Amino acid sequence: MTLTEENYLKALFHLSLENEEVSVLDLSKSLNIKMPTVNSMVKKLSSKELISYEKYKPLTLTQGGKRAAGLIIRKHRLVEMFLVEHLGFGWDEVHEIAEQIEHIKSQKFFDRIDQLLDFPKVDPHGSPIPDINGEVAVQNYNKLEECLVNQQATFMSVGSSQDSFLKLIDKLNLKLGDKIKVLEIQDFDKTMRVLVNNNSEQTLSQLVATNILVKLNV
Amino acid sequence: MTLTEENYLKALFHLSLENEEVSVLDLSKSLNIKMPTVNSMVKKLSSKELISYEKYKPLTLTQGGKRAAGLIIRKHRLVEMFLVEHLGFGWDEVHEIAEQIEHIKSQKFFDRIDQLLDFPKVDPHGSPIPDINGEVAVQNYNKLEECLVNQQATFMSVGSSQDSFLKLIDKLNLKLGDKIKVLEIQDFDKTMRVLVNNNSEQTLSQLVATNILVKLNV
DNA sequence: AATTTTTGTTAGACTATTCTAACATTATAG
DNA sequence: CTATAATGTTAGAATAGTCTAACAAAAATT
Repeated sequence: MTLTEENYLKALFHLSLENEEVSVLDLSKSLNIKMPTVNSMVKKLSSKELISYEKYKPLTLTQGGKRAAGLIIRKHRLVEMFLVEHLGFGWDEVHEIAEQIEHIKSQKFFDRIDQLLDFPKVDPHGSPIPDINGEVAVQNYNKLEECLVNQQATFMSVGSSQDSFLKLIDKLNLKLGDKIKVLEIQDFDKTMRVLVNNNSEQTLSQLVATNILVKLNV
Repeated sequence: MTLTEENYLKALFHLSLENEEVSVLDLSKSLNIKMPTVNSMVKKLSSKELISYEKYKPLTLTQGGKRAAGLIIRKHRLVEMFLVEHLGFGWDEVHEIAEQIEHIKSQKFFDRIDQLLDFPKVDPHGSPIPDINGEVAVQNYNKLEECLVNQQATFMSVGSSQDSFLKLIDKLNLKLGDKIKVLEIQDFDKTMRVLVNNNSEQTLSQLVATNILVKLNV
């Protein structure tokens, strides 16, 4: 499988998680590649039985396509973890590098990285690392946005890996595992005031709260 | 610079170290790419001022080409070192993986690897790691082949990174840094009997002895 | 020096991935 | 339920890197 094909599968995989149906246009936007190009690549991947494709119908991954995509994402997230844990990178810096290293052809290389990291289950952004068969554990976290006043929760994962978002979270001094208590929600714009680890108060816009994924503390 | 261009520069760099003059055919053989393809790529790299090219003349790297090649080799050797030191790979397994990772676009990634390794000067095969400007330190080691009986020497580097050669060296229980004393040389085929670290005797063919690079102990 | 061999070059074609332009279908909105 | 907008498809061209076939120059051999 080529690097390009891998990127198409990965993108479709991510889009399929986020949306009910994925169109050629969605894939085109996500990859930043024009529709006709995507169209022909989708046909090619369809002929390889990695994507199910019918004209004018939404795109889906086949069983094999899902597995292949899962395995690439596994590599990506293992590498991200390695970059943070062993090379001292910030969680906002690792995506681009992992994007390249994920395509290295060497099962053993990734196995050794996995071992070195002691078989981590999540990456630095709290996203699950697919297993050796490309299976991704389902995470059912809540968006902090949906919490009510007085709700207590634990910061488990981020909903966006955008550089600017991650940098903001850093600046707010928020880290995965932190305890968050909702103090107040503005009626007007849903801005939240929260208490972090029972000691620092922060104000979060709705957009930020949407991308903070938490486990509710009952 | 593309991955392909980088591979051409690297190959020319290595060939230039081994031979007085490097022809298009040499480069073609070394890359396993047909002559016409090499010819056109050489022209392209010449237009980028990385290779000096005149029709029917031997190929040379420009100053810039040498630097670029040196930097790629630096990345390659740092990665090899990392794979051996931190991921437990054997020295016969690392070339292929390093061949891929050397093309990763991230100065910082390699800087961090360098730091993690505590700024090594040689790779697992004893080859020098070029500095941050792509400069390669000249090693003037001798071939064990050229040593006379009773000569004592230290195993510093290998002249070949071929898998089968490295595996053989492993099997002979030879490691970089070992003390070697020449006990006997067969007149007929130049086969050598040597004493390693004053304790184990080994018999080495001329071809093997040629690829064992040593520092003479006076 | 003439011929043959080796090496180098040119021309033209192929594949993968991308694009733009034109056209087709489906969805949306009066 | 048509008209328009949005989405999808086809056709054809561009680029990078590769190839084969044919020709050209240089080197080696007789």
